[in-house]
Amino acid sequence: MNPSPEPSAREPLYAQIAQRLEVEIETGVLQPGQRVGSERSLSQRFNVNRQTIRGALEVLTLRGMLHKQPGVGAVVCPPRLERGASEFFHFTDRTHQQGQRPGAKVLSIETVKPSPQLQADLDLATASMVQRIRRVRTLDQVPVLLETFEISDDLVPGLRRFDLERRSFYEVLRTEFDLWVDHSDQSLEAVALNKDEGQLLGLKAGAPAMLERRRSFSRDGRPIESGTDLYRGDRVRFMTTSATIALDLVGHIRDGSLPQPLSLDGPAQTFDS
Amino acid sequence: MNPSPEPSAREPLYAQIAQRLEVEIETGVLQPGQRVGSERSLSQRFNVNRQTIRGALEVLTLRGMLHKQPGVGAVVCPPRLERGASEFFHFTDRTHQQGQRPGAKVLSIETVKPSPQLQADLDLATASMVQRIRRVRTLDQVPVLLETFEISDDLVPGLRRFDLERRSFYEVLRTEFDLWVDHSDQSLEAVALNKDEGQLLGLKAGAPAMLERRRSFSRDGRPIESGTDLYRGDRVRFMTTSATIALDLVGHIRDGSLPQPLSLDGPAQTFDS
DNA sequence: CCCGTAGAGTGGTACGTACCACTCATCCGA
DNA sequence: TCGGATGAGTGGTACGTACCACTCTACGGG
Repeated sequence: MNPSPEPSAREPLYAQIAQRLEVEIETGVLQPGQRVGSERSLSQRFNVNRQTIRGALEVLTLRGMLHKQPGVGAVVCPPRLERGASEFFHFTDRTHQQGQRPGAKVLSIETVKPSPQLQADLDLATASMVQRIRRVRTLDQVPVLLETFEISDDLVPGLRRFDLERRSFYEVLRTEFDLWVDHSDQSLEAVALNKDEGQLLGLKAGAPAMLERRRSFSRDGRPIESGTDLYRGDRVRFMTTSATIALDLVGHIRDGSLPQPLSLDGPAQTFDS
Repeated sequence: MNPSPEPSAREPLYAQIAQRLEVEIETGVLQPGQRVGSERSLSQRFNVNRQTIRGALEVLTLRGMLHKQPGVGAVVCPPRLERGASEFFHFTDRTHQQGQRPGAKVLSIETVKPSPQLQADLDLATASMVQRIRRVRTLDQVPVLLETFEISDDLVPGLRRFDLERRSFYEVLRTEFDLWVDHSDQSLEAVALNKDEGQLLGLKAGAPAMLERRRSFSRDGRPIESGTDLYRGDRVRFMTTSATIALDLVGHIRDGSLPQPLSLDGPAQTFDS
């Protein structure tokens, strides 16, 4: 493989090879269970060094498309849920794929004094204020998600100017403020909606919902944004591959920025039958 | 660094170096934000090739402990939630860490004919039966989790013999049947408990719960086990780092192996205010 | 006919070299 | 004093070589 056979924007060799192999897998030229060929034979086929092939295969292995075994070879894996899922979930992108019309309604944009917890979470200077944005997201006019973002006022001066009903929040952060979200910590809980939340989501109080708490970080680990999202339980399912999920067990976990839930849970009965 | 300075069970050099650097980070010798040193200087310090250092740094980078930037160097990242979380969640392990006493009660072990869906999910031969195990997991006597496993009868002959009240299911699969779970696809939904489920979990009907559906696979991609777990919403929180989570939007998603939910959701109101 | 062994082939590790694009601090000239 | 050029230093890529442990197969002896 020549250094630059096509005018491809100077993609590294190993990435080009990984992409070609990926195409062969996606198109079915290479079937699940089938060997991709040994590293040595591939290095001859593509006329590159074996280490370069190893780089290409490593890419595909990390994406879960290949499975390597010493003494045997590299085998194509059957497709998994959400292959190559180091990307972020974006509501708008996802929903477009499924042919549903997404919408958003901004409920409020407030400048508020952060709680001590939030101050610590966002690593704020003592005097900093935060912007709190609340939105309702809809699909085909049906409300599905109640969002609350909190972000340091210093990071997003003049945030109110921008159209958060038509644009993705992360897209605005990237484009207008050069804030690139790299990764995030998240937690998921099942909760019951209170009356207000239910009204906003088109459900009765007490209906089950998924509560997501999130903190987003830039590449160098500085916190960018903190969020609390409520998803309708009857319209949303979270999917994940290869359990990177951990469990947290606590007494009472719902507090702070959202109103208290209805007390649907009875007294803590013991279980013995 | 000599090939084997200590009698360490012939761990690769790059892994040994990664571990030593990890210790320096964990103990605070290297602080978050601090540089670990250039690859070239580290290769002198440890007296190994630069590529070997790159291998060590790659390990730590993939674990989210380091952040590398061309032209700058490798910097120690602030600790994230669930660092190095390519491991699986195990109820027993997790709970031990938090000093709570886990318990389990087997409700039933049945040999049943699989539904067509399950037959496809587990890639079963046409005549195969499945074992269905239902357990309640408790913490300090409080029921927290209602589990349902389904696994091909062929894979686990004589499963009933083993003590599933005191042993982890996956541990039994490994030890007794040489079945090693490598990865799994999972989905999470918020649902309302019905009367039976509520009784088993010590809650009223209608209380929110987290429904996890799961399929576990061996390294070569063959399905091992299918599971449906119900977690008490008021006792459990799922945590994850770096969104590998995707969203699935559907009309009605609860079906099949578990009873129907209460009809808490009202008529599908449109949202316009 | 069966079983164990030899050998070819595989991925994993480790060494070495070379060059590139990029960052950043320093220095020099306007 | 300011601003742009420069160069040392960084990680990224790509080549090459060598050896190891492991797997699988094919052959040959019992």
